[in-house]
Amino acid sequence: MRVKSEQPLAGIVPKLLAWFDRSARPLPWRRAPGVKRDPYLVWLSEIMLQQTTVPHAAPYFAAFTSRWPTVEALAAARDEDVMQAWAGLGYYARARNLLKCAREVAARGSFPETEAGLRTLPGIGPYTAGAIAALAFGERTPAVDGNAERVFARLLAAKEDWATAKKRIGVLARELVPADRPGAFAEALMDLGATVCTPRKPNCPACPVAAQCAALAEGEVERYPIKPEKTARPERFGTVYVLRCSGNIWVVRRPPSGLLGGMLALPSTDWSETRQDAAAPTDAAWAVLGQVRHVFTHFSLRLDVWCAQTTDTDLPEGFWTPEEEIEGLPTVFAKAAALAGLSARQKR
DNA sequence: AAAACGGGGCT
DNA sequence: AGCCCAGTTTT
Repeated sequence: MRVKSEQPLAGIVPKLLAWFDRSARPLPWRRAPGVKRDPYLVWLSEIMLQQTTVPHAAPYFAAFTSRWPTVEALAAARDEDVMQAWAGLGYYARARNLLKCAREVAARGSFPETEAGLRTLPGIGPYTAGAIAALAFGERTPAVDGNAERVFARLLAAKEDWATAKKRIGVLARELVPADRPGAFAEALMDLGATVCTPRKPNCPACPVAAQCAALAEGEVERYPIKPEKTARPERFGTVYVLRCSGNIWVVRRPPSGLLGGMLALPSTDWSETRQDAAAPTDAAWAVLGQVRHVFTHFSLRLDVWCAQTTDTDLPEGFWTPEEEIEGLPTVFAKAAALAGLSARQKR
């Protein structure tokens, strides 16, 4: 009779944990081993770290926890204050879902304590649900982020198409989670991917599981993971307007969904794939200040920046804001503001 | 299954 | 200037 099928990579778990105990990064949202983690801080950090590097997220984490120390405090915040505090961090749907989620949790009284329960909340997908369940509640769940996927793709020398490989990695990761230290296992994989098993120039001599790595045995570590080719990024064009009136700037609030949804912005034309003649939004002596470029996920943008003084405006939407209080613009508009000599403040 | 959705780092 | 990276939601 067959005793429990032996997982060929089972041996890596104690090695990863021992390495993690020596080499864990001292991140602001972490605690000493064994200290209970606040689910609110785990959740907040994990949302901020989606598609975002640790150095970029860290100052935002400090600002948010200082201003809103509990999920109840965040739930009570005004939308525009949260969007402003998130400005510059990107993927603004995260901030909109952050607020929705905080309000749901505050209404329930606490965070759900299981992966399945967490998964029902806005902004919490498969990775984040596993991470919070493991880190905050000690549930035996995996947290397979891009780092963990890369580590496993290399350990396995996974040659299937990437969608298939990710499924296999997810199943394997779930089997490997140690019942006594699920959170440490999750963070060990993240840290290994971030500091040793890096996308390029991995430091294999420092890797605690190099002996188990099929990619290293092939001498082809950087070949993995094998991902589909990305599609070309089109270029788009538009014009953005810096309208000033005795020390004030005209700003608008973007529609609540879509690109940069809910964010403060400078008025601009649509961003189209062909250059068009700009139609100034109001009668004034417009001067062309220059151009700014910005790269989004799925297109590159070239914006002409126009500037004018006015005494009055008949723009349909928006409001005047004192120049020195302009804060919380997404980066593309902060670039335009900087070109106009405004110090649109942001974190960092 | 594919597209939408920002921003920054490295070379 | 052009390469790279990374989760969730919507279509």
